[in-house]
Amino acid sequence: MADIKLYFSEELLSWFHIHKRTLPWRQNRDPYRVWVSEIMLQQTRVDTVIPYYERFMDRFPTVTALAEAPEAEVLKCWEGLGYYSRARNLQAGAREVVDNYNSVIPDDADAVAGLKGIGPYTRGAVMSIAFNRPEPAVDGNVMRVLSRYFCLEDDIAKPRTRIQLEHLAKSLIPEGAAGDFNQALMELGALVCTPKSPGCLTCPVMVHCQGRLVGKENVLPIKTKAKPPREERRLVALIEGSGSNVGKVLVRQRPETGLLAQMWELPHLLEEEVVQEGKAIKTGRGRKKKDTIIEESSAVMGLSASPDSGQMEQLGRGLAAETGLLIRPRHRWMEAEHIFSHIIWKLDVFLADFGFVLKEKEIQQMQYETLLQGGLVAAEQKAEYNNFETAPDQLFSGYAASETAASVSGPEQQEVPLPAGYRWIGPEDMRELAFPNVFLRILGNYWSERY
DNA sequence: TACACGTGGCG
DNA sequence: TCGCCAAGTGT
Repeated sequence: MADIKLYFSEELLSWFHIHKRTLPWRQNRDPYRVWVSEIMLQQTRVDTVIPYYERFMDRFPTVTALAEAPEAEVLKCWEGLGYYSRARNLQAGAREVVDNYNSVIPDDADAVAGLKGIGPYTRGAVMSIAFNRPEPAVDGNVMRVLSRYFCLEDDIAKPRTRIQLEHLAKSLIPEGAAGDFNQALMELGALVCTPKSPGCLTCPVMVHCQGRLVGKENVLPIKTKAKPPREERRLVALIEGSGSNVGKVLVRQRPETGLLAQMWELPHLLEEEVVQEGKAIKTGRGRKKKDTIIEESSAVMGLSASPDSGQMEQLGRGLAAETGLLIRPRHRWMEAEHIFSHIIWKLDVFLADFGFVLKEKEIQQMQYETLLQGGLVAAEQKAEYNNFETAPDQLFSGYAASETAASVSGPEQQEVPLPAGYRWIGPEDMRELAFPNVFLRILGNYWSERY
């Protein structure tokens, strides 16, 4: 056993010296650079990380720079990378280093482990790569490589297995070469001992690989399957501004915690299921899965005749209840799908007009009459309009299509105070605000179609 | 322990 | 097409 372990460590290290890739975070051992790279690489491929890493280090070259930056800027730099709490935790960690360690990342495993966003793996990676301390850094690669080489059949999805493998990995670290050895282990997993069809024939430790000797290189490691993601159909409002907000759309910032925390998005809500005769039926129509733009022609039909009217009403009512604002979905515009690890979003995106809120009931009535007289509300849409009269809080909306707003006499349209977190933005504002990819795609479609 | 937490690439 | 999975952490 001792022979097999010694062989493994020595051969692997030799192999690494020859085959290690040139990567941006391997320019030097600056603990900050190592730290940032390790956070970005969590659950994320090398090729995906590289451009983000370059940009990030360019913008935040030091712990101090990161600590002092506005959080929104950090998030924007992370836009598209996913797992956004990593970015917030990283910055929180940077601030801890500035506040508690005189802006120097401590050469101390316990101190490093205490930083936000640093768990067992990252602690080991930073301590070994940056400080060459003999700490194990066990990630998915390492668990796979060790499971195969030592023919271990424990479920690597279980935390206990990771802890056992940490002890094993630590015992393999050659004297004075912790950083290189840990990286070699991961490099082998990434380049040779891959999840599917491992390249055993080019593997530097093949001859003593216990898993392969038993013919189990393709069944190891053992890993229980993850639960399949649940499906959510969501109604999205692409609300177009009028008056002083012409050319802009209404967006909002997500809550501080949870899914896509603090990212910006289009207003949307979970579609409620309609129950009919004992079985649940979605109000939406079955459609294609990927992003699909709905042609304008299909949307011009009368609202009451539209099969989408149920969804549009739900969207209008739901947003009114949530925000106090009234919007008027006009027609289904596109569909999009977004797959998280635990949720699948099926999005129905509706173009919508913004209805400004008036306070006095008489004014509401007067305005409504004005709109009717002006022929601005088609007869067939009247029923739809009336739906708004029973909206929560008895709010009633003037029809805020730009030409309508301009023609309404009597009480001036007031600047409607937006609820906290809501904002009108144009394309140029996308440079500052961080959006998750789904909404980047939708808004990208929108701006490109419009201009 | 189990789940929340993004996104893209690949066979 | 689709399931798997990638340098995990926090709760």
